[in-house]
Amino acid sequence: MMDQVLVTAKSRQVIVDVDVSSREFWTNELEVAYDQILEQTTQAGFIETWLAKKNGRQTEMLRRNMGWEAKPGRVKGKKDELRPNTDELLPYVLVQEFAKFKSKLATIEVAGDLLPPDVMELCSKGDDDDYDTLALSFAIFHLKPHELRRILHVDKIYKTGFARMKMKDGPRRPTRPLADFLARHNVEDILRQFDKSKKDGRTSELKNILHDGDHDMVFIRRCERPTLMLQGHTVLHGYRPEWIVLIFFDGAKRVNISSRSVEASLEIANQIATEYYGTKCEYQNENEIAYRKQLERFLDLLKTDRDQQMAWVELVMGNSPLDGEGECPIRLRDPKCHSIGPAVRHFERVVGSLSGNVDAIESIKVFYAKKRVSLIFEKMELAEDEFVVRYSDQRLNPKERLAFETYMRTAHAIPVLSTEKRFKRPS
DNA sequence: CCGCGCAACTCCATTAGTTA
DNA sequence: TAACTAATGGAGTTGCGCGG
Repeated sequence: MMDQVLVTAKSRQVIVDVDVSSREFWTNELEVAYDQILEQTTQAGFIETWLAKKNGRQTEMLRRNMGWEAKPGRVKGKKDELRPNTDELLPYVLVQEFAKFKSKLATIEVAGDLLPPDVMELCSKGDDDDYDTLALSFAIFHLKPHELRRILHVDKIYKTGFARMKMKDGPRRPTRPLADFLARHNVEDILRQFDKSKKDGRTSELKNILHDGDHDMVFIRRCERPTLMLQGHTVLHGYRPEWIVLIFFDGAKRVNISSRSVEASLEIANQIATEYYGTKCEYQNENEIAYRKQLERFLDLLKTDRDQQMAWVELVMGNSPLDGEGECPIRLRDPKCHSIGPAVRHFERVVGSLSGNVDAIESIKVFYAKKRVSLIFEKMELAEDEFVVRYSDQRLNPKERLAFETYMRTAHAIPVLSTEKRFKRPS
């Protein structure tokens, strides 16, 4: 069962070569405020102050990139050597700006695919898979500068949830591999057609296509809602950008969608599938059923702290067994990571059943992988005992998502899907 | 044509999580 | 630990259909 995409990024880059020293590259591809940063660097003493804040690993990487032999010794001395080379250092100010707030794991993953082991070793912070991400970014910039884009793209995967969609009908799978079809010009044609059909002047731009094992990932940046911004005293009218990430697998029988828009991203995915299959294709939200008894058993284990991997930390109910004219919604929560199991049992002794009433539960949160993860039990219409269990997958990184889903399936026989959904609004 | 009620959408404050 | 981003949930706003 393939529910979750793990990005190990043994990918081949599809999209183009831009001039990596250009304003266009930094501004448009890496989304760095090029002009503002360069402006700052003109202040007296800027680069000296900047350099002073770099640590040993970062300093050594800068030396290495400038072609000097590795040498042991004091960081201060190395910085003295570097300081006169202002022009060569300046691009690294931009690299640092780019690397800021990128997911650490995403950076490490991309670096692991691009950098030779000895360079990785230089950036290692000791034993346990921890790296200096700025040093890694410096190394990537030196070796394959255009690949910094991939960090931006993979970062999206780490930070957002994905709606799980599958194809409605079962058209016959084309013989041509999906990876072949997903060539730059094909996807760009589809986007152009899509934009044209919308007639709202908004544009989509294909930013990358990555292939990784059985996954094909398409990254699109698109105009979303209208907004204005100020440049000095001038108002610029434009659109807020949204990133649409489509991860196809199973020969496009399934797609995972990440986006801000609910409808546009789905339509684009539909279009790509339609073109690939040569017949009208539509995706729908995946529904995997869990049964009432299973959920009751799961809650019972949580309540008595018998689950090995997670603690129950929050419960929200639409109505409670408490007296009152209204429904008296309740919310039982531990703000940290302590189990509310004892509190639930106490409540049930004194007032009445909570965990037995799955229908009344709006959501619960569990503490898993040191993070608070929401779960909702979505009742299937027309089926008394059937639920779809959804969880906030964006809280977990891709490895943890896979582990969580596998654990829920094996330990509790409960399939879990993302809370993210995509659908067409009725017009 | 207007006002009401519902639902969808947007905004805002708070909170959670991540990085340096 | 502080600074910051992203997500969340609630409140407010808008839009639309329906009945008067």
